[in-house]
Amino acid sequence: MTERASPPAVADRLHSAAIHLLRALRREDRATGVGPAKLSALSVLVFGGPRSIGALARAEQVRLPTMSRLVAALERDGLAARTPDPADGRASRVHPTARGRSVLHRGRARRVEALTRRLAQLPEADRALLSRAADLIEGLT
Amino acid sequence: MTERASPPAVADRLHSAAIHLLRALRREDRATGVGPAKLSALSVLVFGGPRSIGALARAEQVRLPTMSRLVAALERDGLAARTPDPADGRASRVHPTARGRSVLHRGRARRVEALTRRLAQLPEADRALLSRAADLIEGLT
DNA sequence: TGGAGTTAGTTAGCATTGCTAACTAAATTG
DNA sequence: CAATTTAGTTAGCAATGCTAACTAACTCCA
Repeated sequence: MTERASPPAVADRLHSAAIHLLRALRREDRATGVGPAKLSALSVLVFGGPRSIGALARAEQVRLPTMSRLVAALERDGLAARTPDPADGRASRVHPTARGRSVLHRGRARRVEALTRRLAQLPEADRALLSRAADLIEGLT
Repeated sequence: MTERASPPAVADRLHSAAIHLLRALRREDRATGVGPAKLSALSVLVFGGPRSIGALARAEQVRLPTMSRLVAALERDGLAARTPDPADGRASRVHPTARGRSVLHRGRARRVEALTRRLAQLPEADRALLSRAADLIEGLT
């Protein structure tokens, strides 16, 4: 067996852990009735501010047609709206609606709650470790 | 701002980190031509040993029909096989084929390559921290 | 021991979310 | 101004979730 802390071993186990974590959280996400991809895009709009569909696609690391469809769905659901870009007739700016903000915040609270319950049972030191790990993981990409 | 190591704060950042990590790794997974759900199930079979479809569904936190279809696909691809459970006529045991093992190991190598390069640049202590974090995350669910 | 209920798995059908290919329309560039 | 690039859309496919409804086998108990 490869050493547990060797780069490939850590990469693989992190990958597994991330998959299982998100699967567990997906249940909570489902309660919003919005779907993870739309919720994530909405989150970028709410916390990162309005932007074009292309910029949103880059932020979410998906292709333009995928984001085009997600934005259309968000718009249909009344969670986001498009306004034409004054400087570029091809582009539009997407921004969250009031309802979009509200749904996101409620969903986020629900989602975080489930994980929070489990995290709260960990010793403080473990929680600090996970906090540090979250930063390291974000820094990797 | 809530304290960084408070349960809700860690929950939220961990969730974000997991999403972004998986997005980055998804590209690598695609190169195997197998798909993440099948790859993950196959990984359980290879590293955790043969088991029933139901047990596999529980391990992967998906519903029985979803796993039933994944196993059927793995079988069609020649990556896993079913044998009847001698003790229970309803159940079957799923096990990886030689080819399944080989594909998994090659896929694993490919998948971790990109991440491994980055992990390799971290100080040993950070890598150990992430290794520990992976275990903690798995233990949460 | 035989019928009721439970459990394992399948099938069918739907929704979401990825992708590429092919298109339109607007902007840029030589 | 023609050629190219860029933003976005549409269409169509594949993977992967789900629930509902079904079959077959097992278990339990009167």
